[in-house]
Amino acid sequence: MSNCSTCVVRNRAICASLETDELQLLEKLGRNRTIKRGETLLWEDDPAPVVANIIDGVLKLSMNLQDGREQIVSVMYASDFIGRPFGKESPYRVTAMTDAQVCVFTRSSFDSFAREHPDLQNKLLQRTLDELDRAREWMTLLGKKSATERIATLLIELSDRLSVDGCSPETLYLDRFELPMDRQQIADILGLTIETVSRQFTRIRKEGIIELPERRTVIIRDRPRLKALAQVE
Amino acid sequence: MSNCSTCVVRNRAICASLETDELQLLEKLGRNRTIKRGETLLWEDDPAPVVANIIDGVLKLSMNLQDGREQIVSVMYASDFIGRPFGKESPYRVTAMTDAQVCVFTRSSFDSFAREHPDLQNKLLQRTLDELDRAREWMTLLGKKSATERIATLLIELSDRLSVDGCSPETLYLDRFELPMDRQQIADILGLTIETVSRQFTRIRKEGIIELPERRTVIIRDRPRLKALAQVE
DNA sequence: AGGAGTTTTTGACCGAGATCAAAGCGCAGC
DNA sequence: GCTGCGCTTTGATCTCGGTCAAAAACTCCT
Repeated sequence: MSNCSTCVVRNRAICASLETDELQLLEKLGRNRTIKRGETLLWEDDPAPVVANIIDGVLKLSMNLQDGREQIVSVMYASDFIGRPFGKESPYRVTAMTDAQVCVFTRSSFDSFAREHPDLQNKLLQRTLDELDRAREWMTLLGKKSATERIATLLIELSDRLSVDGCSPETLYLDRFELPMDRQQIADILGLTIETVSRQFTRIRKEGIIELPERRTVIIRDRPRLKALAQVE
Repeated sequence: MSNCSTCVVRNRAICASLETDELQLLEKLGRNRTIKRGETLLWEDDPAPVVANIIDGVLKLSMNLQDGREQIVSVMYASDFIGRPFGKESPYRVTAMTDAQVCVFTRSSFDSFAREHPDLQNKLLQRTLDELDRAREWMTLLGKKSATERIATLLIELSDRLSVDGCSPETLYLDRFELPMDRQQIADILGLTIETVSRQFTRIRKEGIIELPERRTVIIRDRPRLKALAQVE
């Protein structure tokens, strides 16, 4: 079982909408689970679906065409909510990009709990609206941006989202961070190939905008220029 | 003011979650509005935002990069809900693709009404989740599909969504329909150029899969083949 | 340390779709 | 009817990013 009162995402996840006594009810329904990097938590159209809060780690949602092409449609971090409550199956595959810890509910138990807690539903609605905004922002990237713009946009987004993740509360943006994904996954997020991703990294590194001391370590050297690249070439 | 009891989308829009007496309360808050094709209902980051139900017509949501590139991130039909309730501004521009009729609420009045009606919120949440699924499906199209696959996917989707729109309740899918958008807009939906759109239309027309008796009229001649094209080339 | 496997980078070449340009088509106004 | 305008199609050419291949860098064993 879980222990909500000491949960690190207690105040950031949708649970923040609940009072202590209600939280104890929810606690009985949830179950903590550890996932290894690469492990799939949830398959598309899973007949026995679950929903979950991410406690720690990074997970991806992906859609897979039947010939093997994969598009990563969302990258989710600690305190994010995963799954498709109310009715339909989740059409995505949910896979851990790093070792992760999640708080899992069967969908039926979560559904009925949520129906009795409008505040929780409201929180969930707001999160879903935010997620929709992010998805549509990414549609614009995929539909209209060049390879360089895409890489720059991803780096800005990561430096933003990884920092609110609690790692460094003193700075708003991280100028040095670890990529939670490999090059192939970056390609699948950006709608590019691994070779193009690599070439673009090399390019903006040579221009002095970023540094890559290790494969997965990024240092942003010239944020204004990176931001300019992210919007319009 | 509006008249909900005779509204054509009464049972399909989010209002379907309300009882007659509650509907009368909502009715007082709403206002019917007619929009001409091409007119913009809502600008991105509008300081005086509204939300709305579509009664009739087709509207697009678009995101615009500052150099003029435009990505259409959603096409919305009768009974769909428009706008960003609770907190943030809508980051999209909402423009009519055909003459349209909408039922408009100021956001503040809608927000407080919604907070008191959990069923309405639940309906809204489910719609938002559906919309999110659709957005992510489209991300896959934009990130991974070829030009031909994109056109085929759009035609399948249109023949589907235009039919439940009430035009022809007897058939599940429409084999003949009017495109509610011009070629440039199709390009901006699919992340292509107008020339590529035109060439792809010509191509699948010459292969006998569709017919184009008029600019905006599509007849699907070989749906299985079109569906096959939509998934994998 | 050495070797095998994996991931990333680099190189050479290619092609789908973009760009630039011109022609065709349909329609409103006269 | 003709004329002008906006939309669409077609043609010619170019380019960005994809594909295929190999080298380099890193990781994990033993």
